[in-house]
Amino acid sequence: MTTINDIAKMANVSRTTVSRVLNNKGYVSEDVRDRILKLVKETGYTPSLSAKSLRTKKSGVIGVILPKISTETASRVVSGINEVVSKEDYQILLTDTELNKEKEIEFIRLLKSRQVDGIILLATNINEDLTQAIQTADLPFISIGQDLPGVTSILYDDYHAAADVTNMMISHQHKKIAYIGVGEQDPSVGGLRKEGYLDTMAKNELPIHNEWIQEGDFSIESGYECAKKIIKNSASNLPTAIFCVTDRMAIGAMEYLREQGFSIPKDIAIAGIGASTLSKYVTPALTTVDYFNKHAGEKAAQLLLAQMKKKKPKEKFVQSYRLIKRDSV
Amino acid sequence: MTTINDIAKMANVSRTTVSRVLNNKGYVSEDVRDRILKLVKETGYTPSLSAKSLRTKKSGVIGVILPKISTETASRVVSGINEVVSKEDYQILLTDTELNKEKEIEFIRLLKSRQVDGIILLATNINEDLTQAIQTADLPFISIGQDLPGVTSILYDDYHAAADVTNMMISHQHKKIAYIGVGEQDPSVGGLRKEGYLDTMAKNELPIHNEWIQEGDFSIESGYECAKKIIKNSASNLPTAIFCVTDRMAIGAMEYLREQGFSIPKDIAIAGIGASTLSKYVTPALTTVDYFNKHAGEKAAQLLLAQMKKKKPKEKFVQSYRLIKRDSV
DNA sequence: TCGGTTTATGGAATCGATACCACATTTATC
DNA sequence: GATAAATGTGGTATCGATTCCATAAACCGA
Repeated sequence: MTTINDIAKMANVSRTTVSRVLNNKGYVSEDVRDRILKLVKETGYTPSLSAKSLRTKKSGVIGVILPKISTETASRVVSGINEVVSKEDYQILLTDTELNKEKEIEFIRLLKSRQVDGIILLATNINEDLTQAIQTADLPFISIGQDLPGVTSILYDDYHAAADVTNMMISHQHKKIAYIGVGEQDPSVGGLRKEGYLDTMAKNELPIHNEWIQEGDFSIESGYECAKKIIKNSASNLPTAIFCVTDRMAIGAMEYLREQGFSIPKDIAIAGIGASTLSKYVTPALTTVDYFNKHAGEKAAQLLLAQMKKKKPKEKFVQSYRLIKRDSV
Repeated sequence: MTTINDIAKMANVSRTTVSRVLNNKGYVSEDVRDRILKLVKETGYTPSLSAKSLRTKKSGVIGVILPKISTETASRVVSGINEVVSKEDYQILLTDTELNKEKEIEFIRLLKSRQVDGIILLATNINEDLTQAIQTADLPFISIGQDLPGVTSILYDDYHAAADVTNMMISHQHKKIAYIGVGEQDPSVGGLRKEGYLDTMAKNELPIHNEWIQEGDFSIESGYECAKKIIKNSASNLPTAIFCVTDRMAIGAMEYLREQGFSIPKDIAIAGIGASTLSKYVTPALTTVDYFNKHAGEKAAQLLLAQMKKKKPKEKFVQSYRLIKRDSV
């Protein structure tokens, strides 16, 4: 492996000079510069970024913590982040918590010890330990999707999105609307979306039966199971619509309903949230909400970059969303 | 930021001893060990991995080069890689070439200078510069999806998969089979799959018309456009089936055909490759080929890890696949 | 021609860890 | 009880870059 010293020796200069050439900094004569550049090319020398990072306390890497690596949401967000940071020659170090809370905290420490210059977290929950860990890490930090106290956060407007979907169902004459959600440890997806639904139902004085409320785990299969429970448990009082907090669970629910011979949306309407590719191509096309995940990633990256350059006050940004009306309602 | 020196001072020992505790290496007395561990916990000290990596020449990071970050294939592969490497406490450094050939090479150099311990490349093309760059990087290296000379590669059996799909169509009495492919700069997807199709047609003495062969760019939209061209240009001689080399293009083609009032598979049958989630939930469900991408990622990671521990001869592994017969043929 | 910039280069310290060697003390072995 | 082996700890060099300071030649206006 060639190092800066090798180059220096070969060029008959000090390594300081080589460093100056490499970083375009300070005075270097034309002929020395050319000589060095030529050697760099010939030897294929690339500076050791560990050494550089050790000295400069900057790594050029930003850490991204994902709840699950292979989801459409995650990959869209990452794509947005990447688009922004790669322009400034930053790399992304990816970690995957597999929905494990402790790992979130573990990774924050890990990323810190890897000298990342900043962290973006796709959060799935809020807890004291987590905010504590973020505080002690003392790094530029952005959270996407959850409103973490003391942390600049990019938020989806879960409450209003859910309310809008519910309202839209109501405007289609639905009065008996069921709900497939997720656990409330996830304050955004599990909490706010449910509130949006419940409040809207209440405002419209529509009764809700316990059997209509089911809780899944984000997966298509769990959507299927929840729909089954809803149908089985409320035989005498079937809902005419089901609001699912994610597209995938909505797809699962549709699958079950179709198997059972229900026609969508005639017998039962369905809507989801997420605007997955899937939602567009199922039949009937799924009514859903576009959260502009990629844009959230871009925004997060921009904020992070800004925060890295200059300490900024913590802020909250609520993203807009778009209701996509299709055929399932 | 606390360093190993701070801990050493506080514990009244040398930093050598602290290092020994941290790495569980060499002799340390119980009481010193406890004292140090306690301090580590109290201060929240995490060792600088840049320093460590500078000294040890190992970074605990493996680089992954993707053609496009937000695709189902990529995220499945990454998920597989992650599953394996995270068990051994490696992290993934992700890079995204955005289908840009030069970036592939640039990233190899970049990852090298970041001291990654190995690289996994989801290759989309083969060229001299690329194999050259891999050679000079001189790092443990695995390619997925393309047979790179001199590089351990995990390959999908594109030729036989395509032949199988074509044969299956033929066994359903199709004689006029069209083809939607991609450019042959991608030897696997563009080259081998096409060969599989062409050879199978030839073996069965089935004629192919030029208008039946179209080339897209992996996107759903391009599938749509290709289908349009096929239908428009061969009005007098419509195919009864279209084989698409990717699911997404198949979905696009289906969309166009549906718009035009064709019934699938009665009027025209369709099949893809990739076993995307999408393929399962479109109507009619798409016949496709499962390439076990996640498994490919796992395998790649295992091979890479093995290669990192011990120099291994370069090998080629051809993965198996599974034809998934659904309703679109 | 003289003092002051500007240009050009090198030397030494430093970042935070690990590795190797040296040395002292205990413990085991015959 | 002498010698060998195991245990415990510290000192110093080192990894490959950057940074700061020193030095010197070239240039320049008065």
